[in-house]
Amino acid sequence: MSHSKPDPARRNEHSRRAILAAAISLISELGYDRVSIEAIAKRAGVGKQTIYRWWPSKGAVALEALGESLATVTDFPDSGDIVEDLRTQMKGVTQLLGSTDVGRVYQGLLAAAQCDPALSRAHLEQIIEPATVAGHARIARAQDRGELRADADPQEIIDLLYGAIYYRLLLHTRPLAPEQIDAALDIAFSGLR
Amino acid sequence: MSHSKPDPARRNEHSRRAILAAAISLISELGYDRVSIEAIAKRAGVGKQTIYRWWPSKGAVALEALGESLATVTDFPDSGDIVEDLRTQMKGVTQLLGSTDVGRVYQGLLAAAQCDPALSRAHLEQIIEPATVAGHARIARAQDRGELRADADPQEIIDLLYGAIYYRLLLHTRPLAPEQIDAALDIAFSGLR
Amino acid sequence: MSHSKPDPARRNEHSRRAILAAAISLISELGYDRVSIEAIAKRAGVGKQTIYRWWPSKGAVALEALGESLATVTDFPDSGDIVEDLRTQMKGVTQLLGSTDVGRVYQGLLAAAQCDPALSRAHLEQIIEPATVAGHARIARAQDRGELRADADPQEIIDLLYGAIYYRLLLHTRPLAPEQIDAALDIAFSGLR
Amino acid sequence: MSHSKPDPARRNEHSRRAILAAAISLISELGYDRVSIEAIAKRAGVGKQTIYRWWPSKGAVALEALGESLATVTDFPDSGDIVEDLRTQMKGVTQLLGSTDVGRVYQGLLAAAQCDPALSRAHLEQIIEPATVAGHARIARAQDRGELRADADPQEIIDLLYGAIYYRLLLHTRPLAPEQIDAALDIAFSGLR
DNA sequence: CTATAAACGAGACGGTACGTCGCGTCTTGTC
DNA sequence: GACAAGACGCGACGTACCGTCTCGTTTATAG
Repeated sequence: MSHSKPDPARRNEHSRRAILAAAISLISELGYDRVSIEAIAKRAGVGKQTIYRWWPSKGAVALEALGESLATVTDFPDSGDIVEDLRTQMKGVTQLLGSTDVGRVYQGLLAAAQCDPALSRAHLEQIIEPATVAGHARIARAQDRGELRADADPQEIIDLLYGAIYYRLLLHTRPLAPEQIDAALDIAFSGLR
Repeated sequence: MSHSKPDPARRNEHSRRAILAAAISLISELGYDRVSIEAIAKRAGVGKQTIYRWWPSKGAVALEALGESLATVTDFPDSGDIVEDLRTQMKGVTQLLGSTDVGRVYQGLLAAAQCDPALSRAHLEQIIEPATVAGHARIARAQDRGELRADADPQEIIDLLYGAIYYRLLLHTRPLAPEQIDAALDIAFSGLR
Repeated sequence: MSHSKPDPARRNEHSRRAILAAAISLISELGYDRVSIEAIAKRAGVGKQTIYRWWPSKGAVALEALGESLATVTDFPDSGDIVEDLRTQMKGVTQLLGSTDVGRVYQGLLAAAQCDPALSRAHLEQIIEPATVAGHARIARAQDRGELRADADPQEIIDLLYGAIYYRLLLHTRPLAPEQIDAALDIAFSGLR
Repeated sequence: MSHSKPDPARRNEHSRRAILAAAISLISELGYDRVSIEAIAKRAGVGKQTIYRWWPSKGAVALEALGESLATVTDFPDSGDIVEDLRTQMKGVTQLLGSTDVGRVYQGLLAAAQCDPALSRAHLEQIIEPATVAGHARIARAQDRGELRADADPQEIIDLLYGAIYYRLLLHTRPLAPEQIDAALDIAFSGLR
């Protein structure tokens, strides 16, 4: 029987790492869509088939390559002061996405996801959902303690905060920097306490 | 001297319209990046060169094709009630971008702009700036009248509102519909009066 | 009524000369098939239509451009010594076709004529026939005088002599130079007296 | 290092044959320069790149496609009668080049070689040289035996005979048929014994 | 001595083919 | 059986020219 799924147990970890590293470095250097799968394979010293065997698309490689970097997004601290904690968290995200390496790759990934539902779903499940679930929990806790008005949907608050960041990341109206994001948070928080 | 600019006076208006119409219909049908410039030319009954002569990229065609549809975004009503007016305006934008035709084309355009600075700049100048300038003016007027707190930067308010819309448009966490956007506006406005 | 023939009386002689000169110089510089009609028009400072109005193809322009240069081919001298006269004539042809300008253009013209029956016919009528008719006459006269065997078809003799020249011109086995052609003539003539 | 040569061991023989067959049939049907590499690829059921990978030009494909057909040209018989043998050989060549398939392709090839030195060289090495070397040897042998005058350069004799054939093939003054070529041979031979 | 129609320069147009790039699949050894 | 290497069928790229078609602008007779 041909076309059966490959056996993950026999997978070459060295090749996997080389592919992810090549993807990150090439995209940082050239920009997401000037990088081809052929180029990633060549720089990684890998056959094309090895990429196609384990990932469905360039976007999926980028998503996995970003994985570890973006894991930080999920850490919502709890110091007792919800506003300060969200501010800290959002600043971290902003700093990360504003950096050349991660930011450029992530922009390209989001662009690719616009026309690739599978990639969009994977992105939501692996990046967005963990972060929003954690944020949602942190906010709900704050509402229970009476730090925030209880009649605001925590999900909406999270979306609003991330909206401010992604708007700057993807629209390029102004640079994506922690200082920039501060004013937006002020407004968003002004009516919530 | 070679490669001089073509003469716009000699331009064939019929071809121009056919190209923009073909671009819109093809992108709606197939999705932005399954549409090639060749396909647009073929459907428009036009030579490829006629597209390359007047536009630098597929994204530029899409931008011009969207032009008229998105002009509405600039209309900020002034009924005296700033919250109601912004709500009306944002609902209009949401409805427009949530529609199949315009929304799909616009998503693709924004995706393409991620890796095309010239296209990004054109998008900002032709779509974003006119709308934010108008919104900025409307909000500043409301602050003068005392409808809104005067210490909030109007630009930040605008960005926050649009951020909520673009977040849904590009992240696909939830459908982009007027009802959806309402809750976000509630929160954004809750502290501004 | 459209599409009527243009009026030769109103033709711009200056443009005609500029086109022929541009064709010759461009073909000499770049080689026949790296020259486009657009390039000829540009160098001649002429609209493309002016070329298409008066010539059916690039080959036809080349043929007319060669016209005067190749007129010499028709001059068969008559000194009384047929062998010496043919030798003189063939040397002249060889020298002409071996020169960079005329030779290169003529090679290209013959190449183009391989797939263009109209051009081939025009070439035969304007270049080949006048020359062979003159040669035929000169040989027939020699046969009448008893200089040459009378049982050889004059046309065949002419074709054989020109064959030796064209073989070198088009096959490039050896350079086309008067010295080269001499030995061939020796053999061709050896049995004719 | 990019652009390295492809590995001939990996070459797909089936595709190679399909390409050569498609080239021959298309050129016979439409004429050499109405056939594009795209059309050859399409008829052969092959990607364009597969042609460009193994041949530098359409002419090179035609040359290889002709290869086997023209191999016969190299067979110079040796019956003891040099004139009869050359006559036989030249008739064979004439018949071959006068046929629709081979003749049309070969005319186009020679035309293309006029402006393509690499193709011209390949043609000389693969077609002309083997044939003239063989003919040269056959004639030299005849001279040794005293069948032909020893003071005539065998190469010149060969060129003269082939000149008569190529003149008719490429100039189209008269059809290229065995009967036609006979008279030319008579003259060429008349003084050689 | 106009005026008017043709030829002209310029170049936009609908097309065809170019030669290249990258896709995702398939094949051929190697480890 | 996963792997490096890369040939393959395919589709699109952006460019060069094709031959046709307007555009004003000369220009050279015919009224």
